Amino acid sequence: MAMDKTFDASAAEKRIYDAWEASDAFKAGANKSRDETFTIMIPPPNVTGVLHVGHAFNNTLQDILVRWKRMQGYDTLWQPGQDHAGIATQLMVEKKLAADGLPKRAEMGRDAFLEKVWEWKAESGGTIIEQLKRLGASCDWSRNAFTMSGAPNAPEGEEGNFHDAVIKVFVKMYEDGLIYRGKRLVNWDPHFETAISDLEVENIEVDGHMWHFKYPLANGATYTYIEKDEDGVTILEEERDYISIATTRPETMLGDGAVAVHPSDERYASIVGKLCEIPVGPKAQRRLIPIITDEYPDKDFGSGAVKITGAHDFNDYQVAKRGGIPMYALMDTKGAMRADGRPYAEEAATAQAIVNGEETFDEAKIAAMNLVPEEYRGLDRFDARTRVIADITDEGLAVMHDVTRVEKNDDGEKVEVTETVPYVEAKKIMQPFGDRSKVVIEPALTDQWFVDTDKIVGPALDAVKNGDVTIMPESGEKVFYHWLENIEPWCISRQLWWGHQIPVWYGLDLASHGFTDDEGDGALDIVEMMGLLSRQTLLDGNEQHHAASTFDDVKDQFSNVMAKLPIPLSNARVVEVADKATAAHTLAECLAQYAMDQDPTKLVYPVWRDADVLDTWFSSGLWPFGTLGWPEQTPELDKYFPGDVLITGQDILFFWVARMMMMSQAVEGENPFHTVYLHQLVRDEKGEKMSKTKGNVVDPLVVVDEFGADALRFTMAQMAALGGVLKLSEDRIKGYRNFGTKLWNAFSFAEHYEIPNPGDTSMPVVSQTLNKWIIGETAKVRETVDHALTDYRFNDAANALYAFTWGKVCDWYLEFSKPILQGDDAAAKDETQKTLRWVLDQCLILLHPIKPFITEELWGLADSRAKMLVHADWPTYTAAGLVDAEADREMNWVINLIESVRSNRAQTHVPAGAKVPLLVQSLDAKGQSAWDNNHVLIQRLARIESLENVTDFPKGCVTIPMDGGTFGIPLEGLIDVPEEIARLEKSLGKLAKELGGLRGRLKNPKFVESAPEEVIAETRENLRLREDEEAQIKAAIARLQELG
RNA sequence: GGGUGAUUAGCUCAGUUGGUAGAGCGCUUCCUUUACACGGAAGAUGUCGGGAGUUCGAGCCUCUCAUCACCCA
Repeated sequence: MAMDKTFDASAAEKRIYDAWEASDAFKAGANKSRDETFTIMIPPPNVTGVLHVGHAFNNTLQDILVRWKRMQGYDTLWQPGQDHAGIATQLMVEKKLAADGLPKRAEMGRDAFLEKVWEWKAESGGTIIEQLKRLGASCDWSRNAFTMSGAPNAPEGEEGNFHDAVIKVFVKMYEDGLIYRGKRLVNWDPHFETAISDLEVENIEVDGHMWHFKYPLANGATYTYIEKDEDGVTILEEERDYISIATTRPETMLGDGAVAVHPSDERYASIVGKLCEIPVGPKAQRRLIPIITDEYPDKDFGSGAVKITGAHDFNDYQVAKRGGIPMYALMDTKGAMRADGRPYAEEAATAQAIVNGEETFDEAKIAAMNLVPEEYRGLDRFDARTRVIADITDEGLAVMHDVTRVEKNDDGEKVEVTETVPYVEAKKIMQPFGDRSKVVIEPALTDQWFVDTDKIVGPALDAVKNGDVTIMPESGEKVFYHWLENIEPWCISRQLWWGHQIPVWYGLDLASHGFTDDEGDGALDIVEMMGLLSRQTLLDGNEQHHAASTFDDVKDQFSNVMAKLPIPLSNARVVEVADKATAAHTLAECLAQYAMDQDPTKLVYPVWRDADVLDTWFSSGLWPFGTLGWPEQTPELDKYFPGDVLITGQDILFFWVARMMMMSQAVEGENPFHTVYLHQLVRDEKGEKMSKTKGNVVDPLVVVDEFGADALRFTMAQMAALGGVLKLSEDRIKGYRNFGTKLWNAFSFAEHYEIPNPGDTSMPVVSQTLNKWIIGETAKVRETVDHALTDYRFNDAANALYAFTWGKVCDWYLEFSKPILQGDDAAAKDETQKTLRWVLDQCLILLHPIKPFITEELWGLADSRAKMLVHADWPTYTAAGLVDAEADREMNWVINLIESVRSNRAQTHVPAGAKVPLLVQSLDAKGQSAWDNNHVLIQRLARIESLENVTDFPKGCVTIPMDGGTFGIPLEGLIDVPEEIARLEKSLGKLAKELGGLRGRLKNPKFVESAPEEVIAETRENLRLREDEEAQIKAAIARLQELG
C-alpha cells in the first residue's frame, strides 16, 4: 500500500490517541524501566475552562518533558485534574439557571443549588480534558483529580479525597495558629457579594473625577491660608473658615472619621487638632471630625488634606488604624448605602459623642452603626455619589473656580462668557475591578478568615534562596522574593456556596452574656436565667468558635467549654442549628422550657456552622499531594511526592506557585517540586494580549483542525525560549506543518526506493563514509536534544531537530544515498538501506515528544514493532562514541565543494540543467581521495561533467578555493565579464573589511599579550585563510580582465 | 510611584563563562531533475534602540537616556 502524499492529521490524530489510551500508554509508571520517578502536576484548569492558547502552550511543554522521560524509562506520572473555580462556576451555573427559567440561587436554597452545580459539572465539566487530548497530552487520565471531590454533597463518581484534604489542612492550620478570624478591610465584590483576594482584582485606569469640597471649621473658626511657590514666595494668602478636601469618591464622606494632613504641612499646622464639619447630611446633625496629622497625605496632591474613611479605602484604613479613628461602614453587601440600624440622628449623635470623648467604642459597636442619613439610605453607591455632590454644591460648599468659554450671543457674535462653577478635575484614576464580575470592587470591613502568611512564608522563601527550588527564568526569583517578603495576610473565606464550607462552628458566648451565678452556689436558679432571657442580648453578643473536621469532633470542644458553666448549663447537649438567629431562638426556648419543667436533660446548646466557603486557591495549594490521595498515605503519595517540575504561567506565580510551596511546607514539610518553569502569556503575532473584544484570539483547536496538533506543538516548542515573549503567528505554524510533510516525504522516499522496513533495527555497523557521517550527526543531535531538554530549552531542542532532519538527513543524506541505492554495490547498498532506516527511526524517536502523532504514524509503517513509539526506548549513544572525525571531515568537504560549485554556477548564470567540466589545480592526496570516494555524489549534485587536472587555469575561469586544492570552472564565453568582475570586487570589499579587523587585532600588542592562546591562533588561521581567499579572488579578477 | 523584562535582518525571534552576528517566515532570481512546489538551488538585507564607560576586544558587563510591555501599588 503506497503512502499517502501527506499526513492526514485530522484523520489520524484521533485514531492514534485512542490507540495510546487503549494500551494504557499514559498510565503512571507505563514503560518504566528504572526506579527514578518523574512527576509533573498539571496546573489544574478551571472546571469551567475551555482550551486557549495559554493552555496549549503550557501543556505542550509538559507533554514534551513527560513523553521524553517516559521513553527514557522513568516511572512517570503526569497528574491531570481541574479546580472547582468557586466564583466562575457559581456564576456560570447561575446564568444557566436564569437562561433555563429556573428559580434563582437564593430561591432554591443551598443544597438544591449545589445539586445543580454538580449536574452542570457532570455534563460540561470535562470539556477541557477532551480538548487537551486533541493536543496529544499524555496525562494519566485514570487519575484525573478535582478539587471538590469527596465533598459532602458530591454525587456518585465524584468520591475522592480532596474535601478531606482541604478540611484536614484547615483544621491543622487552625490548631497551629496559622489561621485566624478577623475584621479587616478586604476587596468586596458587590456583584457576587463575596470577598475576593487582592490577586483577583484588576486595577484599571479609567476616566474619573476629583471633586473639591469645603469642610467648614467648627464654631466658625478661621485661619490664614498661605500658599507658596517653589521658591517660597507667597502666591496666595487668605482667611479661610474651611479646609479644602479633594476626593474621587464623595459618597464615602458620610463615613469620614477624620481629616488628615502631613505633619510638615505648614498650611494647616494652625488648625491641626481642631474639628471640622462633614458638609453633607441633615444640617441639624452635621458630624464634626478631627483634623489630624499622618505621614500618608501627599502635600502636593490635591489640597494636601485627605479625608479619612477607614472602612472604604485601603490607605485610609491604615491611617485610621494608626490614629484610632473609627471606621464607619456605609454600604451593604450589594454596594448600596446601608438601610439598617437606628435613625441617622441617633447614630450621628453617638458618633459625635465618640469624637468628643464622651463615649467609648469598640469594633462591634462601630460596625453596627449606620451613618447614612435617611435620604441616602438604600441608594446604590453611584447614585448616592451623584446626590451627595448635588447636595453639597447646592449648599455652596463645593470649591468653585472660574471658567471662561466662547459662546455666540443672540446676535451671533462670539463673546467670552465667564462662569463660576464647581471645581471638578477630570483625571485618570486607577479603579479596582473584580476580574470575574467586572464591577468596581468596594473595600469593605468584614469578618473573614485569614491565613497568617507571615508565619508560613519562611520555608518557601528559603527553598528558593538556598536553591532547593529553582525558578526559571531567574528573573522569576526576584519577583518571588519581592512578593513573599512583603506578603499580606491571605483572606481565604468567600461568601459563596460552591466550595469547601469552612469547618468552623460558632456558639453564643454564654459567659460573656451574664450567665453568671449570682449566688455563687455553682448552679443557676430560675431567677438568674430568666433575668438573662429578659435582657434579650443574645443576638448582639459575642461568639466563640471551634474548628474540627466533623460536627462530632467540634461537639466535644464546645462541651468542654460548657462544662465550666454553672449547672444546669454545664450539662447542656450540643446541637447543630442553621444560623445564629436560630441558635439564639433555640437557646431561649429551651431555657424557658427548663424554667417550667426543671428537666436538665432537655437543655441544649445550639451551635451553627460558618456558612462561607474557602478560596479555591486554598484547595489548589494542596494540589501536589491532594491529587495523590493525601491525607491517606497512598503508595502514589509515597512514590510521586514531591514532584519534579511545575510548568506554569508567570501570572500565577503568586496565586498558585507560592501557595503550593507554603502549603506543602506547612503540611508535609517538603517542597512540592524542585523546578518551576515560568512562561509568559501567549500573545498574538503583534505581541498584543489576546482578547475577545480585540478579536485577535487564536483558538488552538482551530489551529489543530487546520494544521494538525503536531504543527501547533512544534511551533509552541520553538517559541519556548526561556523568558521570551510568546508571539504566535499562523505563518509559523504553517511552516512547521510543512516540516511534518518533509519528514513524511523522507519516509515516502524510503518507500519509493523500496527500502526494507522490518522495524526496530539496531544501529548498523558501517564502513561507508557517508553512513559513518550520518550516524555521527545523529549522535550529535541526540546529545543536543537531551541537553536542551534537560535545561528546559525547548526551542533549542526543536531547532536542532529541525536542522538535523531537514538540513542534514533530507538535504544531504538522502541525496547522497541515491547513487548507492540505485547502484550495483550490493554490500554498500545493503548497509546504506539499513543505515537509512535506522536514521529515520532515530528522527521519529527524537521528534516524538514534540510531534507525537505523525511520528507514531510513521513508526507504525514498519513490518513489526515491539512497542508503540510512545514507549520506544530513548537512545543513549554519544557523539564521542559515534562521530568519525575523518568521515566528518570528508563529508563536510564534499558538501562544501558542492555548495561552492552551485553557488558559482548560479551567480555566473550557468543554466541550471547544464553539466559543466571541472578543473582542479594541485590537488593533494587527501583531496584526491575525497574526490575519488565521492565524485559520483559531487558530479550528480553539482552537475559536473568531468574532472581534469591542470597546472594553470584558463582565462575566464571561476575558481573555487578548497582545503587541499583549488577547483575551477572554465566559463570562457559563458559569463558576463564586467558583471563577474563587479561581483568579485564586491566580495573583495567585504574581505578587506574583515582583513582590516583581523590584522588590526594581531598588530595590537595588548591583544597578543592578553588574549587566550587559542583565540590568537584562531585569529591567525582566520587571517591566513582570508588572505588566501583574497589572493585567489585577485587572481580571478586578473584573469577576467585579460579576457576583457 | 515601585518592581521585572524587552529593544538584533521586512516580520517573529535565537545568540549559555565578552573573541567580531544566526534561524524560521517573507522577499528576489532560477528550476516542475522520478521523496517532497507544504519542494529544490542560489541570493539580498543588520552603525545588534541612543549615548558614555570597563576591556586588547562589547549584541553580551557597568552607568545613563529613550521607547515599549507586563506585574504590583
